[in-house]
Amino acid sequence: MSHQDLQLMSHDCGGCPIRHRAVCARCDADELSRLETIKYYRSYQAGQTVVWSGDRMDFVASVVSGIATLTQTMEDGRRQMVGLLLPSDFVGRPGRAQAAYDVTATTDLVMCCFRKRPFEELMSTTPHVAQRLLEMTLDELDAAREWMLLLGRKTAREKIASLLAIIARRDASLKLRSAKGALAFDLPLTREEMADYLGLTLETVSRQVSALKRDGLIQLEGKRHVVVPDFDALLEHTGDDSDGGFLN
Amino acid sequence: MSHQDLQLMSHDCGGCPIRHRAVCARCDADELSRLETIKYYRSYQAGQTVVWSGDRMDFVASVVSGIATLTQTMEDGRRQMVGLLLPSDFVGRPGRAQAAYDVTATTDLVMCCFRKRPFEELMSTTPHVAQRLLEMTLDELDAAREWMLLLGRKTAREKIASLLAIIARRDASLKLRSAKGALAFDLPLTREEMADYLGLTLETVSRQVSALKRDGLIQLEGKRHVVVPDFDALLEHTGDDSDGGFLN
DNA sequence: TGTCCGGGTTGATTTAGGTCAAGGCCAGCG
DNA sequence: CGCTGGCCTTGACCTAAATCAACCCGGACA
Repeated sequence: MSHQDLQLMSHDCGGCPIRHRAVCARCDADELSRLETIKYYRSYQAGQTVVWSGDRMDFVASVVSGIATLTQTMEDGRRQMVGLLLPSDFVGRPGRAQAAYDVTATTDLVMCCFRKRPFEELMSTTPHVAQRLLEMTLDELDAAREWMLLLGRKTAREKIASLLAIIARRDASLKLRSAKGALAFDLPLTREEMADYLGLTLETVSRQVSALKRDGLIQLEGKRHVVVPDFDALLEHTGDDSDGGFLN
Repeated sequence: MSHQDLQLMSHDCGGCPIRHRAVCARCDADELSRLETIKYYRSYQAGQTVVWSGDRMDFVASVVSGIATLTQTMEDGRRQMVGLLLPSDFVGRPGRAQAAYDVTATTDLVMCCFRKRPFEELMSTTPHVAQRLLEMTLDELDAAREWMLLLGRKTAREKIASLLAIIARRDASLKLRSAKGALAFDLPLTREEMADYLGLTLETVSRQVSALKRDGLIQLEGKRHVVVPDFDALLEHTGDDSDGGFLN
């Protein structure tokens, strides 16, 4: 099932995004009514923690609006972000009782939650739900592996350029696909969160953002709003094979 | 389904590991015969490439014996390993025509392959195959995220200690669970491959291995055989929360 | 039996990014 | 208003790991 199909589904049916965007491929009436009975919404304010690593987590969920992060922390406080959840992304692992990561709302956040036990039952009786979830998990795994290349081998500058490209891309795919050329978006992360994403310190992030600005690859309006005059030029500084980036 | 169940299955039925270890939860006769018709074995010599990133890949497979790696390479030659495949691990993505990574045999390797198209059909008709695959993919995702913490935030010494612990653990779980205490295994990777795993240079790997040896945390017999006199002591140098490590 | 070659070690030096420290900017609030 | 506290920037300095280079070791092979 393609992304376009999902978009269509969510348009045709409206309502809960997990049902249409994240999990349900075919709008089966019986299944929908079953989903309905186990679902509920939860809201969090920017900065609030959804669950701490190790806490009991008796639901799975999809992000409706806002942004959440998954982070791992070492005893001495070193932190690494390991997941960035945008609207329509899925959190939670069927078959695991405890959260493996800290889940934090970095902006105001609304999630559509499903009680875990019944969700697992639904999964085992409706094959395409498991299949859709598999597909999403494989996508996440690919993203994680891309991220590993970034963490292990890219320079600070390449890391920043890559992050900006990733955000620009995801942002653009949420809006209408904008006319090629100038591209603008708000950074959903603080410098410190960017650092945790990239395996850098916040000072290095700040310096490299300034450097990209000095070199004309980006413009800043305030500290958060970024304008990318030439997306391809930015991509050339990510270290990635250039495939235009909007494909795939 | 637990790992123990899988071990039992593979013992009860013998034969193809994907059928018993990797995918099949219940030994359904019909399903087995269907699997039989689409499966074949392939062998590779140490150093051979199984597929190049971007190549057409019309099968999925599980490792029967030997070790394979997934790596990503940048145009200028920087390399990052993003997957390490030991016996019973699964390769290949249902629903993707091209390989996303280079797959390389680092030792002599035997894989049990399934033609992709019929495998996908099997998946869509037998729900527990998709479910088992989902479970495996989620495990891989967890491993990838652990790996991200390592790449982004650990020191060279912690990286080496972590890698040794990972290999020791996986090695021990393949053999009988050895009596606690001294633990010994062969490194399946060259220094360079270790470097690609850890996001370091091979010189740094060599130096840190020497340092761990100097500090008595490991002993070396030749360049490849490692003896760990006190596993817990090693774990304390990984930077990870200590939970003994054999749990989970 | 020499020599070649791939893997591994170790040393000297350089450098990218971390650390520490001082300020700047601005929104919220007494 | 002026103060406070987050967030961000910039500078000076330091250090972990990269780079460059020499060499070692053991197995294959002529």
